[in-house]
Amino acid sequence: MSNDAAREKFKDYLASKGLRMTNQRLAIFEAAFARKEHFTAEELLDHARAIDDSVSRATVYRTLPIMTESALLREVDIGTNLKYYLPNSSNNAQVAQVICVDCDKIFEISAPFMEWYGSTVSTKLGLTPISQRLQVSAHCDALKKTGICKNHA
Amino acid sequence: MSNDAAREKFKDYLASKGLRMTNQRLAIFEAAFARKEHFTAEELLDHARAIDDSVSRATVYRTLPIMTESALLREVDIGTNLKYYLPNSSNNAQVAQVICVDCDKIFEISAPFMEWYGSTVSTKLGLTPISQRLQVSAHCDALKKTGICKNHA
DNA sequence: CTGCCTGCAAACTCTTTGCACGAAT
DNA sequence: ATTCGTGCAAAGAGTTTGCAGGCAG
Repeated sequence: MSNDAAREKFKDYLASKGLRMTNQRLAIFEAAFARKEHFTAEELLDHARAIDDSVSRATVYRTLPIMTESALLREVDIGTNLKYYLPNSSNNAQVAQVICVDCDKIFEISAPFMEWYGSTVSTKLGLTPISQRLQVSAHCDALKKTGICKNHA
Repeated sequence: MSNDAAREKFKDYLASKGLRMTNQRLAIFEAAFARKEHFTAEELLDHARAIDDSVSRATVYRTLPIMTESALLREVDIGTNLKYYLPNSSNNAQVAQVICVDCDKIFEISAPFMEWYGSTVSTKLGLTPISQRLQVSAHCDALKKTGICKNHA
């Protein structure tokens, strides 16, 4: 999905909920979709302020749920205090994460069997699956050898 | 592993680190191993205080890492603010969780393929796997039909 | 005008930490 | 004595929220 298409989707979603497209929300959207990597709320605030310096932390925190509910962003919880976010390019959440614990880089890996697993296991328990996540924590081999984590920003 | 064996393991672990077995640590241990379900730090504090009312919140929070490092407890992060803990009966962490979002009940399901997946995927990225987790969030079917989540405590 | 939106700062939740006293070896 | 352990209360991190004013339709 192109950024233009995503922006339209955002506007449509807001309209469908009786919400308004404001300069602040637009700045947050643009900042989010300019990111190439996973980002945190605080990083998003910095980048949104570079576009519109009137954006406040509160508005970022109020806008993030709107963007995840509308599937524009995907929330990635890797078990740290911080939540990470990522523009949701596909509508398919069948993705696993590999997290380098040395530099916190997050790799996204397709894992189509996850959905099958989730529904098989849920059904046995009398439950209806909503979502599933598969995450691998790992050390960087290069770090051990050279003292430098090759994934570092 | 019986509770007696676990208690010995706890003592041995403390001794190996030059730490002491105190009444408070023992109360926390007993409270943890009397639980049948996953528990939070706060719940553990309540139960430990029922055994020894001198146990403080700080000591619980200082003891939990010791018990997880020694593999007596397993930490389960389901993406909420709260961390859950569970006595670690096996030494094998190849377990997935199915979480009922209606009542927060956590089911533990064996998933031996996780380790294979983790190492396959990590190796391709030049990483050495440390751990993996697989979690399925689901709704309770009974709740939808009868208004009561059958898993509720 | 009506009602959504905003920034600010305070509040909140869970967890960690500095401190001085207390206990074990 | 020395080292480790403790409770208390304050601090910390990340996030949420009450409020009074602002802007859109």
